[in-house]
Amino acid sequence: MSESSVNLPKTNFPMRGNLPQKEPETIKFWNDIDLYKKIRSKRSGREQFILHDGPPYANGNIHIGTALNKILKDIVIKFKSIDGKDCPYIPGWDCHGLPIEWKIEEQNKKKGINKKNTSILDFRNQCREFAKEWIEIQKNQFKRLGVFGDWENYYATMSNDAEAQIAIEILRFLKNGGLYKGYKPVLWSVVEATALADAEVEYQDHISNQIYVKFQLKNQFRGHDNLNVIIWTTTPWTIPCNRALAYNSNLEYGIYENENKDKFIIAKDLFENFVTAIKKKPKLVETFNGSELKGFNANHPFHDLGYKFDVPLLEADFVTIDQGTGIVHVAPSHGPDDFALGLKNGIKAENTIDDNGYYTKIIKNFEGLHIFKADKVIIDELEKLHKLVYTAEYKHSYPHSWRSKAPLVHRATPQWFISMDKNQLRKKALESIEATDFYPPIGKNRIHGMIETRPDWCISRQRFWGVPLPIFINKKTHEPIVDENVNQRIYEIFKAEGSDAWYKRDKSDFLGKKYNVNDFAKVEDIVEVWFDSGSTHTYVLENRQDLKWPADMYLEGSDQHRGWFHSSLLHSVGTRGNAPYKSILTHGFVVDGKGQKMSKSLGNVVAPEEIIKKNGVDILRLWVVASDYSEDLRIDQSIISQHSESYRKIRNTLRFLLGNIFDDFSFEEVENIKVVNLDIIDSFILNKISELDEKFYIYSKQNDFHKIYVELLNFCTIELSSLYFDIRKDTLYCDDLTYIKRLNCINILKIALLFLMKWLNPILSFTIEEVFQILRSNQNSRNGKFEESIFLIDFKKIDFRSKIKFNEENWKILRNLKIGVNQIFEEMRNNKVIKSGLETKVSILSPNKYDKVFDNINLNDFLVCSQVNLNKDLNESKMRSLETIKDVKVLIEKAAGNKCNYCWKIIEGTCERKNCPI
RNA sequence: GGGCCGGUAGCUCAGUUGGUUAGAGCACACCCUUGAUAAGGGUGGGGUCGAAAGUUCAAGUCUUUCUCGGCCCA
Repeated sequence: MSESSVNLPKTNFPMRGNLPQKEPETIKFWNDIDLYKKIRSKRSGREQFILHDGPPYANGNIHIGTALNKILKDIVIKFKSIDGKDCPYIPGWDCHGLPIEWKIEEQNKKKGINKKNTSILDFRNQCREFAKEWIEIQKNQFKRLGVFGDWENYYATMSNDAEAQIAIEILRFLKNGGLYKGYKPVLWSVVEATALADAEVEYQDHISNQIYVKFQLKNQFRGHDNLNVIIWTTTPWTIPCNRALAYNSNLEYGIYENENKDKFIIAKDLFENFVTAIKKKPKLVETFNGSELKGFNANHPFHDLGYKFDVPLLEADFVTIDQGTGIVHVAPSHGPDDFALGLKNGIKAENTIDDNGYYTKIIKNFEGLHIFKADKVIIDELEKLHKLVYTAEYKHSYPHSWRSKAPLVHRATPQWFISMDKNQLRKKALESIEATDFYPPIGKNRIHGMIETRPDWCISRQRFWGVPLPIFINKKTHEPIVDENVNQRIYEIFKAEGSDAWYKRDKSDFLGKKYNVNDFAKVEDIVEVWFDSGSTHTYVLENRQDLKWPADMYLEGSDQHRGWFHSSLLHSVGTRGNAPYKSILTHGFVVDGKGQKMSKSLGNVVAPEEIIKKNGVDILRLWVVASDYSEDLRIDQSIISQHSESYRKIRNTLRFLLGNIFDDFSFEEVENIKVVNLDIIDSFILNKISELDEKFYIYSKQNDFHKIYVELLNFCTIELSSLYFDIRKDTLYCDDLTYIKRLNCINILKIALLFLMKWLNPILSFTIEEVFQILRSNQNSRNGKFEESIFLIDFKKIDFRSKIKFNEENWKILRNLKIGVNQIFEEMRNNKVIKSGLETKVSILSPNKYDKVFDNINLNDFLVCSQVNLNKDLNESKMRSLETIKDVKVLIEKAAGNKCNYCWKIIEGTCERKNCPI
């Protein structure tokens, strides 16, 4: 018997994917046929689903988190597409801001170019070029991930139309009164000479100099002369900036006396801390309530150096017994609490240090000293003047610049703010959050809490690379111009030339003839980047023909509750009255295999590039969908290997399907297959497919992609590979091509293939396209015309459950019978009685009530044995019961007869199957 | 330091309103197959559900404390 007469599977779909080599070819193919455009025109007019892309920052290569984000976006879009929606995707980039500016400064420094010799326009141009380069690089990296989008018409926050729109959005806030100029302490970096956004600040351990300092009371207190108040601070350089002291009326204070008969005041509860520090134990003279300090004044410790002003003692709630002495040193220019207390008591914040951190002339005796070098000088001076009680190093968590890593200081500066309360911005934002769907739901609480407590939004930056705050101030009245004509000119000019025009052009070009240019000053600040990206919904969603406002979804990492979701919400509510999104999906962070954050120093960083090179993007996409994005996602090489194994299983399942249908497939034919005369095995598979398809839509709607994946993997592994394929190999290989059982089976295989292509294409985009192209390359007059790509297919909803009879109860009984029989096979294999189930004859004794169960099934096939005897002349005493199914007994013995060379079954006499010519 | 979230087999995930011996796939071990073959099938061993205490007839599920990890904030 020649083997060629057995119908073995035959396909062009290789067992091994060779994804790293194959995928770039597929991308080229998609590119060549202009697939994105074709999908759009095919879907044109359908209900839209707009996922608005949150712009990654255009510097540096993408990392695994960026890859996760883009893949997840692509998966969401492809799932929505299966549902028939039109899902345009316009990727974007965030371009302005400090990190790029910093890089350019660094580059220039290396080239020996002094910042002072560079014009602002040249510098901005360098930044622009830098961002442009990275956009191109990242674009290709994103495309390599199999992400479909309008890569040619991406948006960028630095494009002319974006800059023009950002300017207009600022002016909107100015017009509606939401934008105001304030004077507030902000976290300031003296190294970068700028205020920093919250997001640009990171907290690190820092060693400061803690000092206890004496402030002598000017007057007698409770009968004591020359009484000192002791303060504690970790920023000695702020001592010259001291203008007040704060106490708390609810605290109990003590007057203590040391061995030199010096008397001083400290909060009672903090005395022990103080003693521990100075290692001496002064004795308590008397105690009193904080409120008694009201109205008293002290001398500045540098009184003798010309600091002749009074230092008033002021009541303040923020004084606690957590640390310090219960008396807080107040420098209104250098702390939010200090600033607020000063404001309340008529003590102004002054310009005590300049942009770069040098004391100004206000700071007598120390003018020109840099604050980073001031601590020692100040401490020495205090010591000299006998005002220093104690000093030591102090390690604590302290704010630093995320770029320069330099410690930050609080500094009161003029800044522009968007008020959270004007126009009820906070209230309306909170209402909009309520109207938004969150995946996972907990995101709602998170952003709600942030909006509820956040301060006014500081949107000005003292830097070069960004959109200038397009505001003119009247030099006399200090009032900004609010004039539609001026605004319009700004918009037109920016749109035509970009915001560089602010620096290039004369003021009169913007102001027109109505205003005298000499009366007005241009604001020199730029807009912080969160405002840029927070307004993408205007210049992307509103301004593009192919999109709509609001977006159906924003999808970013969970850190963006404070970032992009947050700024977009405030901007949109402040100017449009509503959130720019209907739903928000957040994903967790990518951590290493042990759940630890990735860092260079730990050496646990996984680069997407490595996985792409070694395993292929489809494996990375599989990892995304196999993980639960609502929590942190773990990744390392062993996790990736594991998913590669699952991929192998899925791929081989597809290969078996393709092989047995000989790559011959027609969408039209399969969609219209009439399923008749099926046995319960076939019915089971169809039933399962429809069940899965239903779940597919449910989970897809809930964005529970990893649940879909588990179902699909199990379907391939359990139902198809180990059960259905194993059973049907007999008929597929040995029966005649025209035999009804085999024909039915082929239909089932084709249906399974159709659905797997449908379910898997959003996930394994490359692999399913490969499958599709193999079917397509085999198209002929009979199987009809194929679309160019799987992504142009409209998948129809077909529910088989209405078309077939499937008895779930009967199936369970059969399934348990098979499991029990397998256990006995295993026993016999171990006892070397048989090698394969095909060598056996299975006798089954079942009660009458099960008669119907066996009506519509061929048990030889189902159990994969050679002979079955159901309830005929059985000797019950020889039979054994099964653990998996009560009241059924079984006897399994070696089948008598000869093995048919063709179908490998043991037959007494000759094999009567058509193709078995024994 | 504060807020929020999480910790179920080696890995990825299920575990409904607290209710029998906690499930699946992968991985692993052993066996079979060599007509899905750098494939395929079968059987099996793995978990004191992060720790401790408490509530309850009953806790992976509720409460408290602790611990580890993540994000955000200071």
